[in-house]
Amino acid sequence: MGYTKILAHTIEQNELSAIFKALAHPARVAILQHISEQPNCICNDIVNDIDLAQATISQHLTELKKVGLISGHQEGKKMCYRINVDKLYEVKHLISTFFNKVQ
Amino acid sequence: MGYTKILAHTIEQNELSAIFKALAHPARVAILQHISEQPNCICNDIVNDIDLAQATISQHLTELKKVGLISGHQEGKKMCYRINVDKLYEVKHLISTFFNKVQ
DNA sequence: ATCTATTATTGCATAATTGCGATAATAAAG
DNA sequence: CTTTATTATCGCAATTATGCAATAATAGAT
Repeated sequence: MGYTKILAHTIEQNELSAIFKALAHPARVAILQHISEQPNCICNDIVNDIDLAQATISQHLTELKKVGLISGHQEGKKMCYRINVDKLYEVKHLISTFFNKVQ
Repeated sequence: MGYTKILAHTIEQNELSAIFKALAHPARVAILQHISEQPNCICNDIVNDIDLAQATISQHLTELKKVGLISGHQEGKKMCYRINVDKLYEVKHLISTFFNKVQ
């Protein structure tokens, strides 16, 4: 095979695991922490902070944007990134509910 | 490349992302929920619940055991699985701290 | 119009993940 | 000892993830 059998699970299980997957890489954890500490930072700020190529950081940023945990807005030739607080709150609640049920 | 550049990140970032990775599959989410609802269940119980082959379920169980979220103890020819409550509490705290800092 | 800064995308190689059939391993039952 | 039940492991194929160099795309500056 090679692909995840999505149909073997519920929508909730697939959605929750998709969130976990977005956080399942140290670079993405580090990027979230960086953006949190330097709101409206740009890609190069993160590149200077983490020992990964610009292309790689950009790809991780794209993944975090895809799940909605961060958002970017253009400012001149810079793309400024910030935490999507609403989404983060939602995710926090989802995960917290999961852990409380599994207890 | 193909492998994660662990040395580009802190131990904490690597450990946290490893936990997320263990949860980054719908089958593993489903398995945790199943074990939670049926404590001391066996592998075949889960196989009857989730549309995946026995070998696949066994592999996911092994991964969950590896990060310590579940534990198994032999009972005759059956291996009974249960949630590792202490580890779950620790993980819950780690994740909660992460989200509160990133806020 | 050209240059510069910044970021995204493409193409590629390598590695990890996912899933399953087949088989091995283990323990109890007959 | 043989059979049965249960689970783990191996070997394989397919898919996805990771990382980077090179390049394209974009917007402002000169």
